[in-house]
Order: sequence, then C-alpha cells, then structure tokens
Amino acid sequence: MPVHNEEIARAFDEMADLLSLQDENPFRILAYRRAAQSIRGQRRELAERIARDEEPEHIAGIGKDLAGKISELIATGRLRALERLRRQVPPGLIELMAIPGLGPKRVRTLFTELKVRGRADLERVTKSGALANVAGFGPKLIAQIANALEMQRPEDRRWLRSDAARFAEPLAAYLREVDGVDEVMIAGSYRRGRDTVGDIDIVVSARSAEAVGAALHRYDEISSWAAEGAKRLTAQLRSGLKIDIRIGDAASVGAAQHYFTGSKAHVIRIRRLAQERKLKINEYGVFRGRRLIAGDTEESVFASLGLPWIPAELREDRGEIELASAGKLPVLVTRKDLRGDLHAHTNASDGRDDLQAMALAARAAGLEYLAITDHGSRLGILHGLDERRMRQQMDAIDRLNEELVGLKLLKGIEVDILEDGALALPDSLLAELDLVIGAVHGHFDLSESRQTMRVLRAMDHRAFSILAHPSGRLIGERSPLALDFERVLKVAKARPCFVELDSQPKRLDLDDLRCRLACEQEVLVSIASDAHSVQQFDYLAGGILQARRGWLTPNDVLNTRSLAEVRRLLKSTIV
DNA sequence: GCCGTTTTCGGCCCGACTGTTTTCAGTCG
Repeated sequence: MPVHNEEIARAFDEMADLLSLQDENPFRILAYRRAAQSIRGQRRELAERIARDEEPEHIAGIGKDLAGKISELIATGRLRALERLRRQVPPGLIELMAIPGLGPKRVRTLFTELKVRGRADLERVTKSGALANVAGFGPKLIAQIANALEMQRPEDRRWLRSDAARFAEPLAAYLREVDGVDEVMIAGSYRRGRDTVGDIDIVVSARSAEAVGAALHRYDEISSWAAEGAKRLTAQLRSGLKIDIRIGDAASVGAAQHYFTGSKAHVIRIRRLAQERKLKINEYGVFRGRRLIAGDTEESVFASLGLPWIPAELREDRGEIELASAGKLPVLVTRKDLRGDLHAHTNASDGRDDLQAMALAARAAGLEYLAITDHGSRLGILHGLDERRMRQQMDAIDRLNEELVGLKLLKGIEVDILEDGALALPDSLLAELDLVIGAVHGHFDLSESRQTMRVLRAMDHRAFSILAHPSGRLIGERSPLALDFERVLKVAKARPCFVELDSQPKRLDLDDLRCRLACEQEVLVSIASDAHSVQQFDYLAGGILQARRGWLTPNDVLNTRSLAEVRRLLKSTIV
C-alpha cells in the first residue's frame, strides 16, 4: 500500500502535537507543522517520485532529518520517532487540545496536576470541581471547557463554501449599509476560493468601530459572542457559522485584507520577504522603522516588496510568490472566458427541467453552446435513457437547434464506466454522439491498480471524450477514488481526451492540485456545471474558483474555445 | 528542525483578546 502525502503530513502534524505537549522547542514544533503544510501542497505523491527513482526535488521546510523520516515512512509505513513519542504521551491528550482554550501548556498542566489523560478524565474533574483548584483555571475558563465538552464540538464542522455564502454574503451586505463603513470584504479561505471554509473572516474599513459593533448587536442572525474587542469581534450565527470581524481604518485596510485573506503560509512568506528588505508587515500596514509606507490597498502592500498584486486564489505559498517576483503570474481563467458547458442533465434522466428550459437558461448564462449529457440507463440510475429514448432526445436536439438563436446544443451522454472499464451503452449508439462523458458511479473502493486500469480501459474506448468528476469525491462524504491520476493524465494526453472539473459544490472535482497537474501535463480541462436544473449554471462560478486555485489559464480550458474549435477537438478524441 | 547576497549559529511572523492576573501567560488566527 503506497503511503500518501496526506498520511505523511498527518504523521508530522501528530509529531508536532506530541512535541508541543512535551514542551519542546517551539521552533522545532513549527518545523514539523511547516513540513506537513508543505507536503500537503505537493501536487505529486512523494512515494511515487521515490518509487520511480526520480531526483528528489527540494521541498521547502524539508531538511535532511525530515527527508529521512519521509523515506522511512514510505519504505516501512512506520515512523519510529512518532511511535516513541506516542509511548511517552497519553494518547487522549491530543484531542484535548482541540477544545477551545486548551493548548499544550494547559493540557500539560491538567496531566501533571490532576492526572487527566483524556476526555473522560477532563469531564470528571470538571464536574467534581477539582479543576477550580488548579492555578490558572478560573471560573470563565472552566465554564468554557464544560461548554465545549457538552457541545461535542459541532463548531469543528467545515462548511461547503457555497453553503457558507448563504449566510456570509447577507451579513457583508448588511455591514456595507452601516453608517461610517467604507468597505467590507469577506476574506479568509472564502476569498481564496477554497471548497470548504471553517469560519468566515470579514474585514471592515470604518470610521467608527463602535458603530460597527452596535450594528452587529442589532443583527438578529447572531446567536452568541465569543470575543468583543475594539478591533476584532468574534461571534456565531444562528446557522452555526462562526464569523470573525476585523475593523480597521482606510489607511491600513489593504494590509488587513491581505493579512486576513491568508493563507497563513503565504502571509508568513510575505512577512519574511519584508524582513529581508528591512521592512515590517503586519495587518496595519508596511513599516520602515516606525513609518507607515504602504497599506491602504493590497496592491501597495505587494508593491512595497516589488511584487505585482497576486490573485487571492493563488495565495497558498505554492510558488506564487516566486512567479510574481519573476513577473510570470498566470493570467487566470474567469467566468467570462467560458463559452460553453459540456455537461448538463434534463428531466429525461435525473434533471429537473426540460431540454428547452435548460437551453434557454444556458443562453441566459452567457453560453454559446451546451452539451446535453443525460445518464445512460444501464447504471441503475433513476430514469436513465435507453437507446430508444436516447434517439428521441437526439431528434429533439436537432429540432431545437433549428429554432434556437445564440446557442447550439451538442448531443452527449454521461455513460457509466463499469467495474471492468467497459462503457455501459452500445458502441453503435455512442458513435453517433458529439461527445461521450465517462464517469465512475459505483465500485468506488477498488484497489488503486484496479481502479486505474478500469479508468484507462474506459478512456481507451474509441468514443470516449471526457472523464467526468475524475476523483469521485463528495466533499465531507466520500473520499477520492484510489486512482493513479498522473498515469490517467499521461494516457489522456497521448490519446487525446480530456478531464472535467465538475462544478457541483459537493464535487469540485478536479480539485485545485489535480487541476495544476492536468495543466502541467497539457491535458485540457472541461469546466462543467453538471447542471441538474436551470439554476445550476450558477455553479460554474465555483468551478472557476477551483480552476483558478489550480492555476488554469483560459488556454488550459476546453470550453473557453469556440464551438467550431471544440467540435474539432472532440473529433480528435475519436480513435 | 530548517535555513542562509547580514550563513554554519542564531534566528525563526506578529498581534488581539481573554482570563487570571497585578504585569502577563496562553491561546488563537
């Protein structure tokens, strides 16, 4: 079983947790956390690089020692240093650090003073009152701990970005109307376009912080307050979404926007760059000595380091700073660049609206072409099309294309890739279509080699055009398939065929890193809505965000091209 | 534990807020 990057990162995170509980050198702990972060940002599996005996590429934050530990993990599946630490620290202590207010120091105190070794012990000493006798544990802190134990930590939940948007955008709009407020920006991972967010960070530029605080107290969506300072307010909405609001003035709002947009790794890199230039950057601006030299706009912050403004989606410290300083930032794809959509459903299968309604909605969404790709019937998917109904739909598309102005419909299908890699419809039928989207809809748990062979065999079919939602993930519900995606890309490039970025909020599949792999391997990405109703063309905006996070330019995307060009490219997939 | 046009030691981003404290530690982002 190959060791995945995520497992390596988790091992390093656990090392950091355990070391912090041992009161180790904080910078050694930091080194483990940075290494974990750095490994998570790698596009390629380190295990594969090693297996292929490739030159070990330098990874930021990985020195000789950690490289050795990575090799050990990959070779043996174990990490002796980690196992040693686990023997020294009671296993229940790590989860205690997840309780708000408890960090390594306090957990350690609980362990040494009260022999608290885990959650059950903590509940016991909280109830018995023993906690109150420990120095540093006052009534407020104890109440906070008791509350967290009670709540079973629902606040740990991550939100789909699109779900969070339903609560965050109205709050931002409300704040924009408050007297004295100049600018409101939802920052954080939300602005960076991550598919999920833990909380919402809002940066407000206002002449009066008091007015903002007072207005928030009138906002009846807020259910509880966690902190209320002059510059920072933390609260929870009734939906359960946590919000963090920072209030600043116009002279520093750019610096605040940059800082609170993150990512943390990006901001740290920027601050270190500033140090090298004898500058200091914080959320209040860029300073030379005590003199403020920039900070009213994000552009001014970047410019103080000789950098162009970097789009928020790129700010993950995955090479964007180097590219910016070389003047080689990619010009990222935008929603306006999309000229068509190559994956949508009608009520002929599991969609809600009919063919004509979907066509009109696509046109209203500014698209020039739309591929209708209902499900084929052999999959057990409800109301899938059999050959007879498929032909009816093809006729209907022909008729509609004669009437429609400003939009062309393409004939397609979303066909299931069966367990053995065969496609679930007869070749004769597939050959009549403009495009064939293949998708895995079952047998998600095959081994990596079998899953990869399955997909490769499907791609080998002469009618195959696009691999739909390639990883099969459902965010928060289903893990990605075990699939050698690099191999899939190599075959797709050679064949050629294409891969999809499905924009459904729960899928967003390809994810950002796989988008980057696809563009590096020069495989075009189809950014598709997978719309099941007329409203769902809106999902394309979310797909675009993910694509931008994956560094895609218009040239890397299939459906930024004209219909004629797309037809030509689709024809080239027929072998 | 990492890192280096101020290098092989001595730094490592930086500030807000809370609670428990009389000047600050711990946590958090």
